[in-house]
Amino acid sequence: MPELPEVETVCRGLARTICGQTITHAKTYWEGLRFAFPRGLTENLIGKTIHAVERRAKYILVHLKPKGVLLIHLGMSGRIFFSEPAHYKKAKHDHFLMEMDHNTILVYHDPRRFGVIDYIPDSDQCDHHRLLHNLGAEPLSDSFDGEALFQWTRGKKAPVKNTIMNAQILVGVGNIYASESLYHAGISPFSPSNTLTKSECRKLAQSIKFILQKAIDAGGSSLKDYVATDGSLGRFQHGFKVYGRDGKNCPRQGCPDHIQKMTQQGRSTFYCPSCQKQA
DNA sequence: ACGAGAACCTGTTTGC
DNA sequence: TGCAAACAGGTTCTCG
Repeated sequence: MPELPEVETVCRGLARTICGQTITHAKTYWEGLRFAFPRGLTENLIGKTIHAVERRAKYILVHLKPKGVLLIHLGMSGRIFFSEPAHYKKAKHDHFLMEMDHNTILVYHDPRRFGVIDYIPDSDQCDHHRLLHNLGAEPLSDSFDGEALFQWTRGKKAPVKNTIMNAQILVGVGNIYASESLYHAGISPFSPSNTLTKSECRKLAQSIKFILQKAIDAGGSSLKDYVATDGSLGRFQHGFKVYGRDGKNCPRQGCPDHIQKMTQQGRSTFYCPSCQKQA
C-alpha cells in the first residue's frame, strides 16, 4: 500500500493525535508480522510518553520518553487507525494495539502481514538498526539531486526503474511513483542506468521530488488498502498519468500513443513508448 | 558484485 | 455461476 507520500501522511496524522499522550496499555494479537514481535514489546511501551513521530524511508519512528523508539512499517497492506476504548472491537487482521491516556486506541491492521513492528531501546541507536542502517538517500532531502543520481547510476546496467526503487540507493520510491516519475521526466523505465546522461539524471531527480511532493500535498494515493489515520482517502490517484492506465491515451497533449504495461522485476511498469524513448 | 526471480501472505479481480 | 490463476502499494533471500 504505502510509498513515501502515504507513510508521510500517516506520520503526520500520528503526530497530530498521539504526541504528548502516555501509553497505558499495549497488546499483540499475533506472534509477529514479517518478523516476530520483539520480546517484551508491550512491557517496553507501557508507561512511556510519545515525544515525536518521524519518517525514515517507509519506516515510521515513534520516539518515546524517557527512552525508546517504536518502529513501524506498513508493508503492502498495513494500516493504522484510531479508536476509543469504549468503541473498539477487534477485527480480523488487527495485530497490535496501543491504548493511551486521552481515550485513544491506536490499532495496527495488516491483512498480508508484510509489515514490521519493532522496538529500539536506545533512541540514539536508530541509525544502526538492521533495517535502517543500509538505507540510501531521502529523495526530498538536499543530499539527493541529479549529480548524486548520476554518480549512483555509473556502472549499473540494471534498468533505471530498478535503480530508483533500490532502497540502498534511494528510499521511498515504490512501484507507482517510479512509473510516474519516469513518465514526468520523459525517460524510459528500461534504459540501462549507466546510459543516463547528466542532464537526464538532473531531470529525473527533479521529477521524483516533484511527483512525491505533489502526492504528499494530495494526502497520498488510495488504491485499495490505503487510508490516512483519520480514515480519509488520498487524492493523488486521480493525478496518475500512467499508473494503472494501460491502453488509455497518453495524457500529453498531441501524443498519439497509448500507455503500455510491461513487467520488470516481477512488477508492473506503465509508460508511454513515444514520450519515454530509450536512448 | 550484480541482477533476475522467488518467497513471504491474504484478499480481490480476471479469465476460462 | 464456479473455480483457478493472476495480481496487488514492499522487502529480503537465493541462485545463476
